[in-house]
Amino acid sequence: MPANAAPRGPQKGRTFTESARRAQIVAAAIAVIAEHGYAATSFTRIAKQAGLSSTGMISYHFANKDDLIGEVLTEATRVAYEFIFPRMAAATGHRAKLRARLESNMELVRAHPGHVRALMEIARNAPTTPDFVDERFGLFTGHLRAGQDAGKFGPFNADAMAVAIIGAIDAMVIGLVFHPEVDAAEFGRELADTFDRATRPS
Amino acid sequence: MPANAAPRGPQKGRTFTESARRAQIVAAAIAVIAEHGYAATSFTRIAKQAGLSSTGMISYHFANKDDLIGEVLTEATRVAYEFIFPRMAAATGHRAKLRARLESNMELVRAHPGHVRALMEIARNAPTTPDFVDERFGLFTGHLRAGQDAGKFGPFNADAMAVAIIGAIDAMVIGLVFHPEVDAAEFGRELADTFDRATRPS
Amino acid sequence: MPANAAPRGPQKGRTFTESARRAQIVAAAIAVIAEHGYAATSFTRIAKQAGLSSTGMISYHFANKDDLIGEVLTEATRVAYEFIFPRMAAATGHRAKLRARLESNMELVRAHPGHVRALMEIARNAPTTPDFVDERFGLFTGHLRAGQDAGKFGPFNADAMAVAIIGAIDAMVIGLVFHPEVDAAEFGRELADTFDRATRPS
Amino acid sequence: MPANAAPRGPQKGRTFTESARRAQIVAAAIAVIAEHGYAATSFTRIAKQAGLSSTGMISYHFANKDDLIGEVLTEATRVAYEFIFPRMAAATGHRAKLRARLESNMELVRAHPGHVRALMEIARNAPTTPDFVDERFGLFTGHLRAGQDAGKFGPFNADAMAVAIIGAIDAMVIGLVFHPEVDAAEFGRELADTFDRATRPS
DNA sequence: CATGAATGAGCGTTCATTCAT
DNA sequence: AATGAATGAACGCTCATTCAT
Repeated sequence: MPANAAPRGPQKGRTFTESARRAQIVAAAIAVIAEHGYAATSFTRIAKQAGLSSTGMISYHFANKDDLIGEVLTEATRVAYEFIFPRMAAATGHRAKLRARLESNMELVRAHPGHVRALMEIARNAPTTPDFVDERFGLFTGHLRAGQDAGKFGPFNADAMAVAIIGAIDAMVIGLVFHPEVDAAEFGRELADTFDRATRPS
Repeated sequence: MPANAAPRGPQKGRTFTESARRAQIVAAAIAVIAEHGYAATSFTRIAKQAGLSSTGMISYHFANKDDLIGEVLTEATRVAYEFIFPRMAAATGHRAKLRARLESNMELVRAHPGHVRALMEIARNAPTTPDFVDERFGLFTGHLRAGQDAGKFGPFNADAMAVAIIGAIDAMVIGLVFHPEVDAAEFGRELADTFDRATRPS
Repeated sequence: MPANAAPRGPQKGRTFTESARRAQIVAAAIAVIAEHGYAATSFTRIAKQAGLSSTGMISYHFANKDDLIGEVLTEATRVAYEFIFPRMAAATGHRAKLRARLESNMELVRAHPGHVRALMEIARNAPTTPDFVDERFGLFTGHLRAGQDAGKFGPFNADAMAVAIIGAIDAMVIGLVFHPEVDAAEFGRELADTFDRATRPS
Repeated sequence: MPANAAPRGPQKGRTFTESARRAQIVAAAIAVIAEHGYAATSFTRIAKQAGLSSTGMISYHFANKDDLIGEVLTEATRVAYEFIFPRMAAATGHRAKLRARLESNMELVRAHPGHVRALMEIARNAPTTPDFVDERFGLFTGHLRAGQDAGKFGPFNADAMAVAIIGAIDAMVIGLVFHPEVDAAEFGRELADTFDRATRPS
């Protein structure tokens, strides 16, 4: 049983309509968060965006606000993963993969601005730190340490470097979101260059 | 002198008690923001933290919530500035100053955790982006370009680098705040090393 | 259909219970305004009068205070119109119609004291002057000018006369409301006589 | 001892400064009421208008809000009386005096708009009906009955006529206040003509 | 499966008034 | 004679959540 099950909705399997409704609500939530920010996102606004007549509908399909936000996070993360993963997979070697990670992340901002904005908003404002934050940290430290073991990266503290990279990614993502005129690909390359130099073996 | 004055309190000069009360409320607000986050910070909570009997008290001393938050920002910024500035001033050269900036910022987290956390919370969640965000960006790009002109930094895009540095600083600050067991000085040095390599002339 | 809809209640059509609740709240509001005056009318008092547990209930059914007051105005105006209109329609000629208007208005005070008092209170105290105030002025000046053109009224300034008539009506209405012992029909006739003489052609 | 004495201020006689302060506050209150309306008139606004640093000052000199409003009423009534009385006194006969009363009242609107506006605002919005309302009613019925006894007025119901006249006056005053472009003298003559015809003996 | 209705705590803010100094 | 500080109730309004139907 998933942790985020609706209390009165179907407990185990979801029917087709049930899933469709949830998806519809999640999409509306992403749109609202992207447009108005996390703080200004209420069930009322989401219901309006989704064309629902009452907020009761949302509470019926999601156990509570955290449940809905979790689902939004899952969906947005999925979209991001599906964009970034193949680009990383196509690159060879630890250094190239890191570069692919950073560059594709910046391209993602232009490809799916709503999902990215929602992801950022939730990561920064949600009361409980979502799991994907730690997950992402683990992925980066793993990659960095593996590269160090392979002699491709220098002898830096991998935890500190992971934090720096993640922070830089997020800050640049936000910058790009709020400045649509900036060349995302160029800034992506700059970011990749920056950490390419920073992680280079001496 | 701030433009925002208390609605019924003394308009021009502040009496001793007035200033003391304001300081007390600002301190309480910092504590609440640091502990519960910006979104969960209400006049009710601040009043309770400050030992005041009602929220009317706060409204008496501050024109509105923005006024109070502005004062919190001023105070927290002041503390941060007074900590970081002398350490930067003591360093010589563009590279050393950048290093001093990064290292002292991490030390600041341990010296004034509440102020730092409050600063982060407000910067990320406040409805109106506070001035110091843009200010900080301008300071970094200025420093980086000056260093480039002096031949001390490489030919990177200064805007992109500034975003990366600021993002890395903030992410690490938050990481340190939530992980008191981490050696802030060490992480500060790692961060400084990271951007020392990243900005090195080729 | 009114432009102002409840924020979370049904947007387009109203269900039966919805309409019933709105009517109940409007009735309670009329009662409160009539008894305590516009300035002392709060959601809290209206909720108490209506037997509702909280003011949130009112906000659920009405977008805001203006929306509720607007509905009260609509209802009270409707009652007044339905009382006065047939009596005017039954009269023949400009002079007789004016008399019917004045007399029936005074009878209305005894038939629907609450609605009349509420109407007066809102007209005088509401932040935004309701449309019906200007509307009434227009109706009177129109009637007076038409009568002058037909040679039934004298050559007075129709605007000034309309103001005088409306002011006299309202003052007498209030007087009757606060003095239930007064014979409304007699005062209505006196008022009609007064303006019959005042508007007579020389 | 006057009914409206300050609780801690001088009980019997007023010192010079005391009286000056009261007058200053009353003047400020008139200005505020005239500009913002009764409902939007608070001690805070009055204090600001008067250049006082706190509302405590007002509470010190006046027992409560009613006390202050009463004083405002007294002052505004005095001004109105001093304007209207000599003009009535200069007229001879009941009919001429009535005409002088109505015409001078309209001229008063242009001569002392602030005082008139304050008077109207208080009369309509104050929680307790001020004495001067009944007083004015008494003056009118007295004059009308005296004129009837002298055979100068017709056999109308004096109470009803007084109500009509007072209502017409107030409505026209308000109209003039909100429409500065209207010729007050002309409308005053029209109003006088209206009630001259209405009160004429048959 | 879905809904409309209701709930009640909480929000920031304003207010007239009190009172020690 | 005056003041700055404090009070606490009340305001309109929003919110996530509940629940009978």
